[in-house]
Amino acid sequence: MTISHRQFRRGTVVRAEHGPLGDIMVVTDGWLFSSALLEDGRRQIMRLHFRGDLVGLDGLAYDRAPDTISALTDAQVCLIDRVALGRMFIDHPRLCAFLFAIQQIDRVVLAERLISLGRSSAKGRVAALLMWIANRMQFANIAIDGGFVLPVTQEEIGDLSGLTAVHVNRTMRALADQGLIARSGTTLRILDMERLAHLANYSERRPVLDPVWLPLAD
Amino acid sequence: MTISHRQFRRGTVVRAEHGPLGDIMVVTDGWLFSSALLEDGRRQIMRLHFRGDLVGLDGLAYDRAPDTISALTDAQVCLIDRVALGRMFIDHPRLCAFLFAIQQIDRVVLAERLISLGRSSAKGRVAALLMWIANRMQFANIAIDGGFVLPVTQEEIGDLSGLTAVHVNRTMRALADQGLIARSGTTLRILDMERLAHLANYSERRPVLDPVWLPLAD
DNA sequence: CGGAGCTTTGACCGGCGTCAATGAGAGTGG
DNA sequence: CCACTCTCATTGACGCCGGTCAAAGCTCCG
Repeated sequence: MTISHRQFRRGTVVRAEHGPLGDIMVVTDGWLFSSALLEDGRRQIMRLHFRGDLVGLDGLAYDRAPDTISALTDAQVCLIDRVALGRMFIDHPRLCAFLFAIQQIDRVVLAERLISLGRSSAKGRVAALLMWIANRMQFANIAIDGGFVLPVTQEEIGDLSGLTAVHVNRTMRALADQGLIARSGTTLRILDMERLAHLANYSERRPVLDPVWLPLAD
Repeated sequence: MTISHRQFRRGTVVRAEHGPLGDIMVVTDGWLFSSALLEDGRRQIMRLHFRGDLVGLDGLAYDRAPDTISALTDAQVCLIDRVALGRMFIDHPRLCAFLFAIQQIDRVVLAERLISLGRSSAKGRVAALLMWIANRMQFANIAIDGGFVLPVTQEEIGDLSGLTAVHVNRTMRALADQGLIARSGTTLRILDMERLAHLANYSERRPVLDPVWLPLAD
């Protein structure tokens, strides 16, 4: 399998909704996101894709892209050959089972976001979003305690959380006034993770990626 | 693989959040749903599980149940042995790839619901929900044109769409007043599928479950 | 006949959207 | 070094959609 990379500039469309599928990719640097446009021009961002995330798998079940994938920051991806992936299903069942389990985690994360959009106030939604991002950064071994750069505009936070940019601004100001977060420029610092998690209705999940249910192969 | 079935009465909990995982199942009759409770007592229903749906797969990646699964109607499921599923990954890679593709569809459906909760008005949310259910029933070869029984209370519609039961009532009344649907008892009839789809921001997706990307095995 | 569960309706209110204006940087060219 | 512009953040005024509270109907069932 030859490995090829591609670069995308911030704001670039990687794959457009209803268009051709494009490749399956792994994010090797930067952030991508999947979004959909409504006909009145509003946008909803469904997922953020961080370094290491597998992107574009929905191409395995559709013939047109079900959503738009764009680069949130300058980003680099590594292309994955579809047929090579297919071969993996045959040659490496354990790896395939591992992928399958990862899909479940992805789905649970989506479900959590659904809960947040369906049942939380603006504060709760933004808090949940920040917790989600903070967790992913910690997972990527990026220290958070001293603050971190949020490469996301307030408009994008709105599109992620189902709010307007204006109200995101007011909400983040409220969170800061309450001493939960501190902002300076694009740097954000979480001051009270516990209360923020509570606001977000956040509950710790423990993924277990060891497929004990899979018989030893070979 | 021995096949065992279980019955659940309407309202029964099949598997409780944070509790043990329980089995992987296929719904053979009735409807199930996955939901989460917030600490203020509100509830969000993430998914409906119809006949033929594979349920409980998240057990492959967690050691505690990430959400609650309950019976929406009296229901019957067929239990699937975890290890037998594991063996399938090794013995039947094409079937495994098929499952993988189905997971993608599931995720796209979740993403559509996320869009709806994030960016639609009450009318749009309820319309999207009705479109979703109607489609699943058509997919199961149940005729819809003459109306069909909706085994869902308005409170449950609220928990599905992120609204209160009271507002669901007003919203459905409005949809009926506009001539989009007709209701009598638990029977619902879609009078103007086109306008309803438009309200719901519904767009037809064409799943392609033929894994052409998978090399021929064996 | 009585109760339980669900639906329906009204009155009122608050959170969030909308519209509009201003401020604050960052980059660019003169 | 200074206009100029473009993007993004911020703030205020105001209105509406959907939540809240409360009270009645309706249907089914024992």
